[in-house]
Amino acid sequence: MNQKDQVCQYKLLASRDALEVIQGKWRIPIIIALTHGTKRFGEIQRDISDISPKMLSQELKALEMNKIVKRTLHDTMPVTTEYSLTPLGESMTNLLNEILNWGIHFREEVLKRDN
Amino acid sequence: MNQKDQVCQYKLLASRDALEVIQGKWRIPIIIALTHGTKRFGEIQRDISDISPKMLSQELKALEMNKIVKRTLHDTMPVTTEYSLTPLGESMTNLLNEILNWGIHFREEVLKRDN
DNA sequence: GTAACTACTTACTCAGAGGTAACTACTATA
DNA sequence: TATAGTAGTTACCTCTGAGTAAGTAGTTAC
Repeated sequence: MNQKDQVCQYKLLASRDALEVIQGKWRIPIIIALTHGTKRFGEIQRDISDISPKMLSQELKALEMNKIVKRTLHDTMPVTTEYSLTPLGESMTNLLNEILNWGIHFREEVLKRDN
Repeated sequence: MNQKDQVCQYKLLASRDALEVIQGKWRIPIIIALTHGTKRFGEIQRDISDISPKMLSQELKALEMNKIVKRTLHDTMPVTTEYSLTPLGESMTNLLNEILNWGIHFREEVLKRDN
């Protein structure tokens, strides 16, 4: 294996770690919603209008386990739950921006021409 | 809907376009493999050692349809097929780098501590 | 008292993502 | 003649990501 191949193998490994966290229809949208500040369950649900409570609950749990999202219970009446990004979650800002930039670029280059 | 919400909605829209192209276990690894230059079917298969020919063929077709990858047939003996990135595919460089950077960061922050 | 809001959970269902194995067709080499 | 390499295709199977619908439990407003 030459050096170029080794670099390629290393990149493939690192990308898999990131993909495991990113993968799925809802994780990135949830994280994007939370980059605009702390939000409650219902607020995220309203931002991402077509997510079901089941999926939102499930994906928030997964993100919490991966230490991307922090869940805070407030002992108010009625009990409210707040979700926010952890420092690790906030470290995704650059990644999210690149996804957005490329998404816009892709839409301009391909989608508008074809459809 | 206030301005902050509008920005959030716009971001959610753009991210969905990008996610549709990126989504799946194999697309990003395939694109990363091709950032190291034009490669043949078997070479990509060797780089991504656990991909089956079926998945590789299927995902390459999808990437070709989205104009990320270009397929070139060479009339040699035996016939060889070469895959390379289109300019649109190459425009993913920043995105790929951020995925890699964050993957490395994530591994350092979470995986090493837990496991 | 009943409807609505908070934040979920549970059960059921289905499509499709992905895996395995075998097969095609052609060429080159031993 | 047989084995290996080129680049895939096809059939079949399994598992899980995601959707729907309904239920839970507490509070508040009408």
